[in-house]
Amino acid sequence: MRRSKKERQERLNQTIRENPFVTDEELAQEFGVSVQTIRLDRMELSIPELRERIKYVAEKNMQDEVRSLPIEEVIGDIIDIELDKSAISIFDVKKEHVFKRNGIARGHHLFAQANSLAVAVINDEMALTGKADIRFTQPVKENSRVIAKAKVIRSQKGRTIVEVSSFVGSDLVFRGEFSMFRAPSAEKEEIDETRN
Amino acid sequence: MRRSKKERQERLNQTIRENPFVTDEELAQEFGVSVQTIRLDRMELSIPELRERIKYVAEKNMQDEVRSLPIEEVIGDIIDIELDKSAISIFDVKKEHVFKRNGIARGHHLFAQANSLAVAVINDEMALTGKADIRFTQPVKENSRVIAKAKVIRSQKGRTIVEVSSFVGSDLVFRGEFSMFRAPSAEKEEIDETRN
DNA sequence: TCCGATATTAGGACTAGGTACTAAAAAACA
DNA sequence: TGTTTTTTAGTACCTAGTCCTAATATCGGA
Repeated sequence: MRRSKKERQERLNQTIRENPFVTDEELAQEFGVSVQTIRLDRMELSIPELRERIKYVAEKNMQDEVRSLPIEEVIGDIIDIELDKSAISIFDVKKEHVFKRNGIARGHHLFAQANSLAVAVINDEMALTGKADIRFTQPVKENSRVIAKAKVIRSQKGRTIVEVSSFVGSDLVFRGEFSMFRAPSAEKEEIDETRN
Repeated sequence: MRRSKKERQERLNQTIRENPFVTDEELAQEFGVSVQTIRLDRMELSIPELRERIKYVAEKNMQDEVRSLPIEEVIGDIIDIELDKSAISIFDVKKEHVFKRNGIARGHHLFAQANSLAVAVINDEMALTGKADIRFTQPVKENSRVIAKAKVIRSQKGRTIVEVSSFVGSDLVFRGEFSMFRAPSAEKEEIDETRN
């Protein structure tokens, strides 16, 4: 026994967490014990076998991939929409949205939610943001749920003013007035069929 | 032969790309051929076996994890900075930044670059955006390189005005005036040691 | 120092999801 | 029809395990 079972198991746990791609064989060598001991340890700690671990990491990746695309398309989930009138979306602030130093949401995420909603509410093929006057009225912390409400203020020949107010609970955290225009429909590029 | 080897192999390729977690057994059933045929197909198409595929996806994930954080932290690459005076960053517009419909960059990416730069230029522990007045003066297309220039206009007791102008070539595409304040340093939360 | 408990190691049988190879059967074509 | 291509079948082997039994080691206390 090198330094008691307990210590080995703790280090084992950490080692695997750091590098999930390590085999029992390699672990046995690293800790100077037999493969069987490693297997017993894994059982006691309920750490799955290598292949399961790899699979888990891979699956997590796939989930992220499908998750990140729609998030890119529309930031936040639209829960209600009345075209050319109003729309509501929710956006959950996770750790990837905040400054690491203080846990406050980075401004551009709140902007993205609001801007995205302003685009979505417009009942037209294309909408582009022309101007925006925005205010971050209160810092938003990690794990908050931000509710953005967009309202179309007026609309006249290709220009639409949308006002978006975002709340956490009953606190106003963001307000913006977006001046959108229905895009000059810039020449659409051919879809490149040569790429994979 | 269901519809020639070629067609099966094409569909095989696509199926695996869509779901890398599929076994030869399952593929054989889906295409109504034997497992051996599937294996031959995989060889001819040099598609690795299930475990290799899963491993690849998992590894990609690990790479992304270390890569995605810094990218999240500063949008665009800062190429020059003089704290409390000015800063310049470049941001390449890729296909994930544009509207699929017309290839025009989504506003919030330009905003993110500018806002990010405004935060970076401030020589203080924390900076938060309070207000912003922004203008998208020209649509930016895929594959453009956007150069953002930030200039500190004035600074007085915890409030700093930063002006950011972004260009594609010599064309002004975005302009914003950001009113930043040095954060009220919202109470830092304990790091939750209970979670895994 | 011996006893019993705990910890470790060894070994065998079995598993999934393959590779690599040989050989035979089936289908396509000319 | 014969030849070529394609498909299938079967064997031995591999990795990285599981599950189980049995034999040793090692430790701590009476």
